Amino acid sequence: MADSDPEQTVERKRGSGVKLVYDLLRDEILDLKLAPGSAIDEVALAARFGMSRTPIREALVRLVGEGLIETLPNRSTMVSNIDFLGMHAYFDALVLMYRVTTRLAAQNHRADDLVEIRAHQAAFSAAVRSQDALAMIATNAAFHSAIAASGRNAYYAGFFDRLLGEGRRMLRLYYQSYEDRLPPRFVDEHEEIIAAIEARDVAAADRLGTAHGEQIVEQIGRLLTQHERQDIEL
Amino acid sequence: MADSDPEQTVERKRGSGVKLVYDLLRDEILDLKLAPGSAIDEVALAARFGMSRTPIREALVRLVGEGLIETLPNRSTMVSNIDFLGMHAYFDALVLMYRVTTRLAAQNHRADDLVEIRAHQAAFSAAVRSQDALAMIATNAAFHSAIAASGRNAYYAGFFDRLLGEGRRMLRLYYQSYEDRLPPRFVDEHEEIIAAIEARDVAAADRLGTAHGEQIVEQIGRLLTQHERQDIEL
DNA sequence: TGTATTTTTTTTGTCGACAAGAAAATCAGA
DNA sequence: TCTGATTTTCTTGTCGACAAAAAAAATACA
Repeated sequence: MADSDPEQTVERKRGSGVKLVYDLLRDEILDLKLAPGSAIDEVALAARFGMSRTPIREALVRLVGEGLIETLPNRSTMVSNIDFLGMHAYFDALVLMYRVTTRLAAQNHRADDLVEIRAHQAAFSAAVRSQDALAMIATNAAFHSAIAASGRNAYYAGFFDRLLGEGRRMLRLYYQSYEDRLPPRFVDEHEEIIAAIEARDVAAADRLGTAHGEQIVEQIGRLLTQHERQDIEL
Repeated sequence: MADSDPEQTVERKRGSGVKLVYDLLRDEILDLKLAPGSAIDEVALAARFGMSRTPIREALVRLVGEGLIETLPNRSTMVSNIDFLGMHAYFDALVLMYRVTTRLAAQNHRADDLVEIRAHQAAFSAAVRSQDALAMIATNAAFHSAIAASGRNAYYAGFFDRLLGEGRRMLRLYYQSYEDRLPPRFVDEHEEIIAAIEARDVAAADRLGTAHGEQIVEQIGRLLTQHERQDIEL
């Protein structure tokens, strides 16, 4: 491990340290640069970022709150393992949130929400064209997160964001299943969703959001040996 | 303010301090013993609990993560205000979670889950009989939380628990609206829900969970001047 | 050689102290 | 008396150091 990586030896603004560490660590975990189960050393991080253990610790506490890292009392701090057993539960929740947030967006969105949503869709489309799986995950999440925000329900939006974040690692598996073959269908589906939202067609948004989410479940279902779906029939 | 309240001057086990402070502070916030908007003083807490600011700080960071307290950079830490504007959003989410968790419980519960659920129901029934609003809120939350847990979806259960916690302050308003008149109807509805779960009648559980939740919305709707409901039609 | 016990090492949890930022208080000048 | 600058105060953010807990290593003994 190269400790010739001072990262940031410059003067930082008071209070910016925790956010710096938190953001970077979170990204490294979600992008699997830090493997699930790998140990986290506070002093190493402190040295790496050129700061005391205190702000490092605060960042870690926050990450624990999000379930991204786990701590055994007095012993070891490690990156949380991916819960493959709870995978179907995860995708159940994800599909429902896809659906609910899309639906609410059709009801409550404002005009300027659409320009932001379209911007994210453009970024997603670009990621698909360039076959960049990591970028696809990120931009897809941003797209749906923007839709959720336009639905004006902070509780759904917060839960959804959390799911998208926590699932970034699982979603890699999903995107890997497409390997080199790109799914341009998703780009089209996003366009349909945007149209339904703009037309304030709640029923269509509901249907499209559900279908969009269920595609993921089906694809994952092909990956997992057995897979119990639980539909919320509408 | 009486600083003749050493609370705990005894030797504590290493690592137990944060949990102590976290639990107590959380309860005090949710029970409105600490008023929304009131300031939180780290040094005062440190003195009160007879410990350094470090563990206090960690507990506060955790509470910030749950949205129960807010911090202005470099200045003041305070109990979060209740978001009355987002109230309809809150109850929308709550109703949906009532429904989804009850439904899943009917599908996935195990035999021993029922004894725990029934125990919580007994406690709730007792709280209703003794007209203890605070106990009613707590036992009702525990009842539904147990149902959610028996549904075997950690994501829904976690989100639901968070809603129940965050809403404990709002729910007070709801229970206050019944003032002295007790709602024994809720006890009966709980019984029906238990029966539906035990019979694994998913449709009935779905219907009962929804209806149970919507009662709250209607009651709150009588309290709020205007109130936009958004149904997820089934 | 294998096992129980002691010692060392490693990592976390806690502490007291200090510095930075921002608000409150004080002061100066008209 | 009012207004703007300056000082003080108060709270937070960060630091380095130390103690406790647990694992790892070393040792003793059969």
